[in-house]
Amino acid sequence: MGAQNPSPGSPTKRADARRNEKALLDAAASVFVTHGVDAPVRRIATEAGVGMGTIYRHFPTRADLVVAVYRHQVDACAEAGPALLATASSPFAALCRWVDLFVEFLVTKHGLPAAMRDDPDGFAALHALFLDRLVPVLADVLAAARDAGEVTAEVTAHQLLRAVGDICAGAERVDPDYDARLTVRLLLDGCRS
Amino acid sequence: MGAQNPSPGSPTKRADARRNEKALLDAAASVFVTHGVDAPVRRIATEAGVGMGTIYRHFPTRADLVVAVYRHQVDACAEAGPALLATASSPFAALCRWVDLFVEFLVTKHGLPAAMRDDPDGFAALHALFLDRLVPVLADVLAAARDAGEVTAEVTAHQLLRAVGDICAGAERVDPDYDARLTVRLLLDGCRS
DNA sequence: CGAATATACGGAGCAGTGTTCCGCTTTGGC
DNA sequence: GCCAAAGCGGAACACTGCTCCGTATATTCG
Repeated sequence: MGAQNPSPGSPTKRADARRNEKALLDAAASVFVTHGVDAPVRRIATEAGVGMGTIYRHFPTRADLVVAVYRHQVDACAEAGPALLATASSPFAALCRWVDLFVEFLVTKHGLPAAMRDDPDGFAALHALFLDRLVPVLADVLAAARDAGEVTAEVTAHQLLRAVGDICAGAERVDPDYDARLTVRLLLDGCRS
Repeated sequence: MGAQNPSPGSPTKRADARRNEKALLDAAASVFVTHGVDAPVRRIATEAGVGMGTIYRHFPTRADLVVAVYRHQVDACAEAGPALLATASSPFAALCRWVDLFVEFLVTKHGLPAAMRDDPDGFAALHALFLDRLVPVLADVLAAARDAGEVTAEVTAHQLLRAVGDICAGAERVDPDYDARLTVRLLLDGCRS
């Protein structure tokens, strides 16, 4: 969204505003880990030592806060794509490893996939981030695997990414008899045949 | 009026209690269709013309109401299994068709898969219903396909059922670029190889 | 340095949930 | 018709997300 540039029209932010924004990001990251991304807004505000008004002024929607907290992790995931393609034993192996990476990211964010699934409008910013950063990377890996003849199914990167996201959304419940990674693996296998 | 029908489970309920229970079931079925299974409890109570106390007395948890409303549909899905095995061109074809049936059931229940996914404890009764009625059926179909050499992947009926459920849970959001049935199809394809 | 002003803060308050509790009503055996 | 028990209704409570506005403070300017 809006990168803050000290341009003539937009004066610099007040020091306390900057400080509070940082405190909110730290508090949110901490609370997200301990209580999931669905944690009450009040709790995050309290943790950061600010009032309700402050949190909503800095992050009008919960998704804005979530995006701010996780953006760099999404970037890291996106940037790993080309490296995997270069080092893996085959494009399909790279595809599997990259998807693994994505799964790892998702399942460690308690409630994030479910939240995105349940409130797509509210999390439009996060969806956009995923679409902008991850879909192109996955599309490249997928295309490489297809060129190598390892993938024949007619499936788009978008479709695949969302399928994996949905599977992970359901995998947050602990259940010794269910393994989301196996499901994902079967799905990938289904793409070759 | 002496004991009407001392059927097991309902010793002798008062007439108004029986009437209200039926009204609640009808109202819930109607509201679930129009507003999803997450519809406010108040709305269902109002629709049925009863008070808050009444709904909670008859159905202590929302899941109890959901189970009561959908039980016969789950039964129908379960009973379709053997018939499909007998008529389909191959066990794998029967597997695909049965899963299709299950998908059809899920996606027409706005919010049901997601609700089950998000509140597993509250919906324990529904999970139990699924496990009791559907897993054995799917296990039979799966075993038949395996015996025919059409399925080689080591996947349990439970795992497969839940995977499909999770995929459908994410498919409720309308999105022209995403097709849950294709994802399910790829997953099934991944089970042969 | 001190005042003026825009900026930002805090939290009370509103609205919408689920859930409980208890006084009142209705039912059905006598 | 009487009356205990079964059942009912909805007010009330707890907990959410989110908004609004009086107050406090950082920054600027004389």
